[in-house]
Amino acid sequence: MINDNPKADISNAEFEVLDVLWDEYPATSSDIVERLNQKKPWHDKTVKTLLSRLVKKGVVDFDKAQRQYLYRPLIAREDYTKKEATSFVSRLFKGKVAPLVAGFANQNSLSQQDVDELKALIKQWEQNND
Amino acid sequence: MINDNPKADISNAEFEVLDVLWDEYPATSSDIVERLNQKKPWHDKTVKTLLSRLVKKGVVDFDKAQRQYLYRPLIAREDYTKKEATSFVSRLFKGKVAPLVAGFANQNSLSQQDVDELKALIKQWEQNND
DNA sequence: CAGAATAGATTACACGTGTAATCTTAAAAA
DNA sequence: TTTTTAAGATTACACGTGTAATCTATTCTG
Repeated sequence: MINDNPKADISNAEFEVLDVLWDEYPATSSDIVERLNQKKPWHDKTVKTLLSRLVKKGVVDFDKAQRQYLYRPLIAREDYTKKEATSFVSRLFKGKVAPLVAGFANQNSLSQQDVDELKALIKQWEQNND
Repeated sequence: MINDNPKADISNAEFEVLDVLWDEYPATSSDIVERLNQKKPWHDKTVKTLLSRLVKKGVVDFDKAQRQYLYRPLIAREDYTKKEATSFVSRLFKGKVAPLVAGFANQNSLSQQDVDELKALIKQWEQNND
């Protein structure tokens, strides 16, 4: 089951840990360290600390399997990203998403694929809102 | 002239200050305090501290007008929001903006106006990329 | 079984941030 | 001119965060 009301904010470093946990779970801390090390050269003690903090914050939980713990997220990635996106867009773009996309467009950061996906989204939206 | 390479990150509270400064500048600290107080009940000493930190970070500068300073931003709002958006989308959505918009859509956070603006952006994009 | 390895718990510590209070000095008021 | 006010500078201080090292207890290994 998923925690709908985590206790606190997730820091940047904590998010990186959660991010690889979301990729596949349950996972031991060694699994997580290993996956993280594909990208970040973080000391294993550091990752353990971050895991503990996530647990304390009510964002991650674990089951004991002998000596090791099997960690799993208590919040869904989609829920988290949705909330973060909403608050980000609200802070920086007065809540309107189009100006954000405009920034990407005028920066040449929009791919054909992005545009196709956006068109599909709009089509869908229009079907639901006629 | 605009600073293309600010010294450091801008904190949340600092951003709020910068945000109202962008609305209209140059501005005295009292102007800024007053505008901020429409929304945030921040002590005037607090705002002064934040302004000093922005100056130290190379994000804001000022000219002396007698006793008071006239503050002005050294970075443009559009540049800042564009960079932040890019890094945000890269962190949370693997760099692709469509999934972010999808989150808004499936949360019923898209207005007709948003959709109109997105369509216009896409049209524009397609004209530039044929 | 004794020692080594290792998992998690606890402790550490500097730096940034939120949130001001106090200090210093110059200008305005009386 | 003396006093008051108010601008900015300096100082404060607790809490979160990044980044581990050390402690403790359990499980392998020989």
